[in-house]
Amino acid sequence: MENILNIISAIPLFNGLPEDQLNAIRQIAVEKQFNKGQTIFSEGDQTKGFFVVVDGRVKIYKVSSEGKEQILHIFEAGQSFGEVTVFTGQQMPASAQTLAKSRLLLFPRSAFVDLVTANPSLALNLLAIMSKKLRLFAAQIENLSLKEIPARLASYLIYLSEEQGAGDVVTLNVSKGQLASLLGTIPETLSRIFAKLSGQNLIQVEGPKISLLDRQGLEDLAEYGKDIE
Amino acid sequence: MENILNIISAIPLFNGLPEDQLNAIRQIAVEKQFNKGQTIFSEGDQTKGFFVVVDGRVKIYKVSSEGKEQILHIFEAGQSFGEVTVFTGQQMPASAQTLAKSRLLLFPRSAFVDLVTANPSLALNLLAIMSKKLRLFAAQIENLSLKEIPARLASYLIYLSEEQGAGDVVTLNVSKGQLASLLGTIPETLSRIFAKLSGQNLIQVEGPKISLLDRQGLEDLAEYGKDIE
DNA sequence: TCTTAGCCTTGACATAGATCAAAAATGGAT
DNA sequence: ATCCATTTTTGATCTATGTCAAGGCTAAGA
Repeated sequence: MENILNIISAIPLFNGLPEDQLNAIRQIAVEKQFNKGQTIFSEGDQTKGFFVVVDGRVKIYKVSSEGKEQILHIFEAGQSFGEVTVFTGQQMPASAQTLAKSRLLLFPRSAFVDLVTANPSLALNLLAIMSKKLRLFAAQIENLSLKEIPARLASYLIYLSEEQGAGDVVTLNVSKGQLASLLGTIPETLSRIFAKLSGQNLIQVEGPKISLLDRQGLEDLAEYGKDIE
Repeated sequence: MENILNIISAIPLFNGLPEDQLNAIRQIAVEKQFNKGQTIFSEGDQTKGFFVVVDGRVKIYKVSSEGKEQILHIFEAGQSFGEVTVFTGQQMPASAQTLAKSRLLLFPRSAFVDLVTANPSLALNLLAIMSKKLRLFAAQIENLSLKEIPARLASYLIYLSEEQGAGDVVTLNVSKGQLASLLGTIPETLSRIFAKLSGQNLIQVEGPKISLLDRQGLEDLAEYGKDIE
């Protein structure tokens, strides 16, 4: 067994907590391993608790009655999910599945609530994290409702390039099919839009590597949806 | 000056707080009056603090570069908004405007954070409220991405009827134009869909009064999007 | 190096919903 | 009551994106 304490102390959520609190947290953490493509929970399941991604990648998603999937968010190492039901104790409002082999920590609901109750600083951290999530969801609503798909893709590419900080070549961290689902569309449409933006010399696509050829053009597209004719 | 303390103690967020805390809250509350249609803040504004609706109605919304509006949420008496920036201290991610003459309480940011820090029970209340908002946003993302407009309208009508608990006749609490914006569409389209559902004898529309003629049919439409031919 | 399965792309076509324009209805003010 | 402004509805048309159906690629395993 590896040192869970080290892992815990590196998680943003637990930033700035005193050692004894970290130990208390460690006591209630349950380690879970998942292979790629495994379901962690499904919409409607009873709440299990609060999850932290130690490594790997997890998608949170909804599925329509016709089978179309919308990814709400993809979580990576150090991030947490499942808070939503911890404090209201209802059923999971969405499903979770691993996109890669992943290691998670599960904090069972009631022990975690006790911990937060006893530790105001943890509560404040959680409030900040949830605020950020609300902001991201608001942005996603805006994208879905007010922007066309080329604009959403442009936003995502710019976001990725900031995220990766690696100049003008970004590498998709999910398959194009999953990216379509994250952007609220389907693979065929996404594929056509990649082709279209390439034709406009905004980007160059080589498998999962996308070169941002015209960052200003992409930013205009993301913001104003102005498609070059 | 009316008794702000009474108002405060009736707000769900402040449920279960001891009297001295309520007094502390009252100390930092600033009362604000707005007429119908006034802007409370705009996207990008510096954070002002945390708002509670005493009476009236407030919409939180985003506007696209072409001027289309998407309402994120409508808040009524007893509800609060603006938490998102209080704990991260960034700019407002959306705009707020009154839909009616409204009275609000404003809790300036830093005083409010102090209050929450000092009062774990308040922090837990806030966490529960934010959880609920996350859940609502997730539902809205699902609606926008996975459901067609007739299904969204059916969901909304069912929701309203539960909200109002008044049998099978619901009264829209916003104009149809605003409802269109809430559902992620435009007035023309909404109007056509009202006509279509009327034609299918699912509802009957008389101005802002909608009779739900076939609740089961509406529920099927909301869930499966199956349009009766 | 061949084969297979899972992605991804491309093409032809269908359609929900947007846009533009104008008529009709509603609801306060005067 | 009457008028004006706003909201809602209706009609004709346009377009972005979804659907259905093949093909083509790529990578892992035999």
